[in-house]
Amino acid sequence: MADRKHIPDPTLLRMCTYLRVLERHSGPTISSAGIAEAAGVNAAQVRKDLSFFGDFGRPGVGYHVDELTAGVQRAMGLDRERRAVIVGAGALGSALISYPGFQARGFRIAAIFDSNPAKVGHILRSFEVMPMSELANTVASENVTIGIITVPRVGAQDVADTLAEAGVAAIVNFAPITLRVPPHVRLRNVDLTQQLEALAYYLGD
Amino acid sequence: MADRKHIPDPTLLRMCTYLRVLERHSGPTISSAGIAEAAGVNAAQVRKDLSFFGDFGRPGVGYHVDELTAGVQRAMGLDRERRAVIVGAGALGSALISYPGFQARGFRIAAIFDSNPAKVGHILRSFEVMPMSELANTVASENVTIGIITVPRVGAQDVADTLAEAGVAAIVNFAPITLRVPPHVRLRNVDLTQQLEALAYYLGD
DNA sequence: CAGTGTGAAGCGCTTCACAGCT
DNA sequence: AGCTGTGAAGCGCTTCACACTG
Repeated sequence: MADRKHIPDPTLLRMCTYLRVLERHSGPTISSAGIAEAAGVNAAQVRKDLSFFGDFGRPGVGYHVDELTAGVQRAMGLDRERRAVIVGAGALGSALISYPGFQARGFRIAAIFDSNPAKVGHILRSFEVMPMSELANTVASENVTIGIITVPRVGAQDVADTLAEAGVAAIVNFAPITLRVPPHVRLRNVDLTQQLEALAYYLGD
Repeated sequence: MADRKHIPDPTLLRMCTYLRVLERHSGPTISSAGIAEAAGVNAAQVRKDLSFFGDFGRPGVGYHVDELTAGVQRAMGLDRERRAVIVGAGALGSALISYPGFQARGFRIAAIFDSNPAKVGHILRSFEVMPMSELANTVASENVTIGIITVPRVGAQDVADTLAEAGVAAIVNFAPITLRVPPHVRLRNVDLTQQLEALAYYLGD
């Protein structure tokens, strides 16, 4: 795939919301105002966001829902299956294995790994927990492009190194630490406490 | 508490990272460059962020770690315990009950609820799953200010309404839907698939 | 002299407003 | 007339640069 043109990160994140709105919308067409209303954003924002990916709309009519959905999914690279592995068979890891939202968007969990021998071999929602020694193999043979880190903070950097070495193209990190990864590996962090902390600032005594 | 002055949302989210850097730092002082390096941001950004909360630094020296930590925690309202309830005793809810990061920042889970009678009464990591009918009681008697929604999409708006009615001041929503809440209730959304989808745009074929 | 705090510049996202299409 | 796509304006966050301080 050629390098894709830059799209603002906030736009990419909003696309996810728009797709959900389209999914739940009944009727053949929808206007930017309709999407905006359901997504809780400005209508001009919706039109500008969508225009990054192509000219999907028809003046006077709006957007054809099926056409827009397909177009956006293709433009965002969501029209094919992506394989991911989860590293960390703790509570969070086992919650993510069966998270319905991943399947629905074409992300398929290929396997789950843990460095703790006591966990290896156990069955977690139909997945057998694999030892770290198998990671590189699985990534290569199962065509895995995404690594999801759900280990505690102390082990996270090692896991990131292992994943990068194994050849994943992207890492989603749930551990509360700033990871270093090679420049060709895309990294995104999800911090579960961040939102709570930001909230605390506005809460009363 | 009086209305607090506006602080940019990105700043509030970064504070969380800074606090972790301070926690792990050994030595009595640290410079903005040191924090920036560990947090992966610009040093000027760090100084500007911190200056929103007070003048903590000393020219030529840097920041006194203990003093800064305490100052930031107090300024952000993280120096006292906050009670939260989780609604949704599924995989995600049960992962969040025991999430160590919450405790570490003063967020205490008071109880977990579920509308499914089959789940009520079961013990989840030492918490007995409570029926929804108990929610308002618990919020009032346990001084709960935060509600965390981990139910599937279809039930989320009802849960948000119930939480708002019960009097929580803030809601953290993990369900993939745009919620409507009364203006006095602070709402933050955490979307687990968003990060993966945004990633997909940059992944190859 | 090392390092903070901050005015001002820079930059990018958001919103407006309207030409143009159906 | 209704609604999109978009140039331009608006606005806020980020970065720079430096006066100032211990």
